[in-house]
Amino acid sequence: MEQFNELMQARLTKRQKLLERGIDPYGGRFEVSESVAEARRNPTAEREVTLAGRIVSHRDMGKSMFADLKDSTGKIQLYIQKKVLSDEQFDLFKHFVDLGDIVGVTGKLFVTHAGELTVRVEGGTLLSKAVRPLPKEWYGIKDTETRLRQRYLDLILNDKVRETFVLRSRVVAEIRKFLDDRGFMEVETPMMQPIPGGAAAKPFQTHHEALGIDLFLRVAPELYLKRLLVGGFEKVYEINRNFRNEGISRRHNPEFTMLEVYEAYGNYETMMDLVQGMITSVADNVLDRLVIKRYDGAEIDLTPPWRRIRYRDLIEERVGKDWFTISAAERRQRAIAMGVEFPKDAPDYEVSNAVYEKTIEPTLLNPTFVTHLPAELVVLAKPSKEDPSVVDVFELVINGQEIAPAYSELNDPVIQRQRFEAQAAGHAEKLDEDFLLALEHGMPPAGGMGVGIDRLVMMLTGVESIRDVILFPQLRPQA
RNA sequence: GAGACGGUAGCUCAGCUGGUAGAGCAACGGCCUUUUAAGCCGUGGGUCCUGGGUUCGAUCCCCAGCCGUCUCACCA
Repeated sequence: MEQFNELMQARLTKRQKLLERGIDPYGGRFEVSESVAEARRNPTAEREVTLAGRIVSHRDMGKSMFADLKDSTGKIQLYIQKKVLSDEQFDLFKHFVDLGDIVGVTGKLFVTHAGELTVRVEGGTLLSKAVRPLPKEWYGIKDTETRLRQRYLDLILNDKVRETFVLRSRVVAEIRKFLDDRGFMEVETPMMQPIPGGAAAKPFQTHHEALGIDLFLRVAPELYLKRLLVGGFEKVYEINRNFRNEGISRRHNPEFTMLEVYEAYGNYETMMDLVQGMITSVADNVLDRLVIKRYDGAEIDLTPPWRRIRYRDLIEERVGKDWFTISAAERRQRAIAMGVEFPKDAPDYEVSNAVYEKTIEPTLLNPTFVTHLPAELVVLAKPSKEDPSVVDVFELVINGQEIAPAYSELNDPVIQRQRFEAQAAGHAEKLDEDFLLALEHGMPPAGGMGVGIDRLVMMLTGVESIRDVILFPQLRPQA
């Protein structure tokens, strides 16, 4: 049971009194002449403007008062004078408009002695009476839980947060534009899949009543996008959510946004050019710069060309030229000595990979294409012609995180079936026969790539947590 | 899943060795017509996360739980 506290009661009383006076405290259509930002861009003295927004602070001086009005584009000061307004209107502002209320005002622009562009209010309307108090803007809200559970308050009070999400939207728009300009077509493929494929992550399960079947929220769109390559769409992409039923951390949210791109007749190298062009162009157009300052002061330089290095070479460079010539037992010992942990029964390639993931990847701040990973690590990629123990792939690492993996996609249906069978380890029901059927009809050789949009935005905005770039990150429901 | 830390007014926080709570801002009532983190005077506002325990007495100590933050684990 919600206790109506005193603060709320005072506001509810005001709401009631307004209704009794025949004033609707919740307004209706209100036509503004411009946004706050537009008003600021044309600060001609005595120009009349009509603006709408939320009152985020106010300073009552008796027969006059100042208030700050905030809309989606910015903030502007209002000057409300008794001598300018009718008694009724002045009374409305003085006694009925509170912090957090949404109002519409008309008045003329002027600049105060303190140099602040201000609207001398000549008339106003209450458009929404907030019956809960808004924290005073200066103090804001800091409690992470409140910020996330009541993101709207976070957005009202914390400009940085608002800017991050505006920027995210522009990043996604730029990515679409970049791909559309190059002849890629955006498509949508199933979120609910009978067999979750394209990644080895744990899926969420659901049930379709009418069909009487279990379905899984997708962990990746890959296998459906490849069906489209079979179908003759040669350049396709999808920007949409993936769902993985795994831990939540600074870098993981159960649902996250992924861009997947496929280009027929391309390979992992054409994907390198594409992603390098795409990310630098996005940074250039959205941020207007290629060097990004991170939350901890570290810098990320996106200036191309980006470093390309083979997985083996990178490991040798970092942990010793002899890493791959010593015995597997010695590798284990050295890895343990470095403080790297892995399961006791981990195969040799996983020991090296643990060393890569724990000690090398986090140090790669500037963009690095790590290429030619061991075939065991990647089941959907083509083996390399000169060395079949590795695959034609890259992992693009920026900001110490994997931002984009890309492959020369495996299109031999016989090898693909073998890899799936090895992976399914006897669980025939996990084999996506429908996908294999499509591959058997012939898929063109292709380059394919996934780009983690959340992590890309984290990198571009220099924030520390994935929750800073997802509007409503997953939280435990409130008790 | 494990560990560390935390949960006190609408917001931001303080609260000693155990004696049933404080500040600033916000709110309410005053004064003040170019202020801007406005100021001054006054008033009201608390399930100190929840439940047990110890104690004459618990916001404080102990136990359990809930929730959160961080780290680790999991994570193509």
